[in-house]
Amino acid sequence: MKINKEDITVFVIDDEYVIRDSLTLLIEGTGLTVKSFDSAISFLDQLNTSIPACIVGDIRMPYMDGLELQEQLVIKKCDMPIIFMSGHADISISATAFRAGAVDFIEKPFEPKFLLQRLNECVEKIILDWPETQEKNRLNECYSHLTPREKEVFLLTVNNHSNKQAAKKLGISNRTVDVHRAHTMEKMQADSLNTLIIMAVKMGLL
Amino acid sequence: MKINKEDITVFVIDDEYVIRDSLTLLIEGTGLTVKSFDSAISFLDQLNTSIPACIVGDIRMPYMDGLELQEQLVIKKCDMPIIFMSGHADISISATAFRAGAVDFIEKPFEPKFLLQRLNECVEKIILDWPETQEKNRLNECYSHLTPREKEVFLLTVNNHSNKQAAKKLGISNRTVDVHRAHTMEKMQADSLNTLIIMAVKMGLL
DNA sequence: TAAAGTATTCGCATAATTACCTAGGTATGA
DNA sequence: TCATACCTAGGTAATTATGCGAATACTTTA
Repeated sequence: MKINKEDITVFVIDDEYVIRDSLTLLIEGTGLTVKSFDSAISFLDQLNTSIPACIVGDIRMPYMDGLELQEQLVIKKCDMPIIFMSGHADISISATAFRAGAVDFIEKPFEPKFLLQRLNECVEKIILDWPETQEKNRLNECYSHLTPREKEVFLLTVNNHSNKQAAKKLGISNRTVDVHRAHTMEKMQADSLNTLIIMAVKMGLL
Repeated sequence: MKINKEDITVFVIDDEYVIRDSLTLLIEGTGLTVKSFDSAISFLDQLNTSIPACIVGDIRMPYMDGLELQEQLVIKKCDMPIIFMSGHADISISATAFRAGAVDFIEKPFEPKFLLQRLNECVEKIILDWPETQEKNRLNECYSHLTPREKEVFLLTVNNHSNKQAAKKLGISNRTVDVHRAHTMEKMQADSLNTLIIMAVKMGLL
């Protein structure tokens, strides 16, 4: 499922309303959707991790700074790319941000064009990665609907156990394992064992 | 195949011999092996991409600077991690380096302890990733020994074709596909179809 | 040039796996 | 208590995989 620039939301987070407003105008001018927040906390409150989006935020903010925001996103398993801005440039801080996964770091003040160019690179990457991201989301959604026993069977299956071996390991009949696996494949919408294994790999289970 | 700190080489690249020598002493003191170079060019000349190593280098050097070195490594498909140092700190340059894949960026002058700590993080990651890196190398080696037909069968197999389907697609009997696949599995040292698929994923074929 | 080796191709028979139909026992919650 | 979901299992038919044997063509080497 491909997406376009128009489908991407840019979350602008800055405690200064002047910056928020001008950034919003600037970015909206390129066709992107913008939602702005005056703090990382209010942003996190409404966070929906399942839409294609990225963040443009100040690294230095009251209550919760950019690095703390990053930590929260990691905790929420949200890999939304972040572009940081900072008026108090410091290599040490920028290095920390990058090591924590920031995709870019821009010094204030900056040329509008400069930000737009960086933002565009980021957006292009989101568009490119989105199909895979979606697939992962779908797989995890399917996986969450498996019963505990089905998950056990699933893991044994993709870890190279024939149903007979799995049955022995679980102490149940091989027929029962078949049933669980059949259910698993149905729920995961896998048309074959191979597909199931590939799914497991994509979900990081292998 | 696990490795230890002692198995890792740190390539120190700096045009100032004072820095090279003091860094060498400093880093060797932690048990790591150090090889130093006065330019990126002399480093690239002797580069062996198949050993566990990382680079500690100045970003600003005559002839070839750190960013160009990074480009060269990408061209050589060498993913050796780089820690940059710079005495002329500039967020813009550090951001460029990070976006190009640098793992760290340190401002000169720095506390020896500071560098060692960052270097250690880097080394720990290398140790952690090494088994997987080795496995990838092994798989690619095995894969290169497959005959053209075997590669075809391999790709069809891991892409969810039963041997019957693959046979139809290739216009040959299903028995022949079986033979090719058996050979493939032997050459790849895969004990099952599952393993073969996992290998394909690891090699980035899926 | 002849021999050796490798790659590619199959058939047949057997073993293993999977699909499908059916169905009972056990929790958990409305 | 009834409904729902989960775990369990046997038997048979169909599909698939595997082991053994062997022919043809092309490349390399002695």
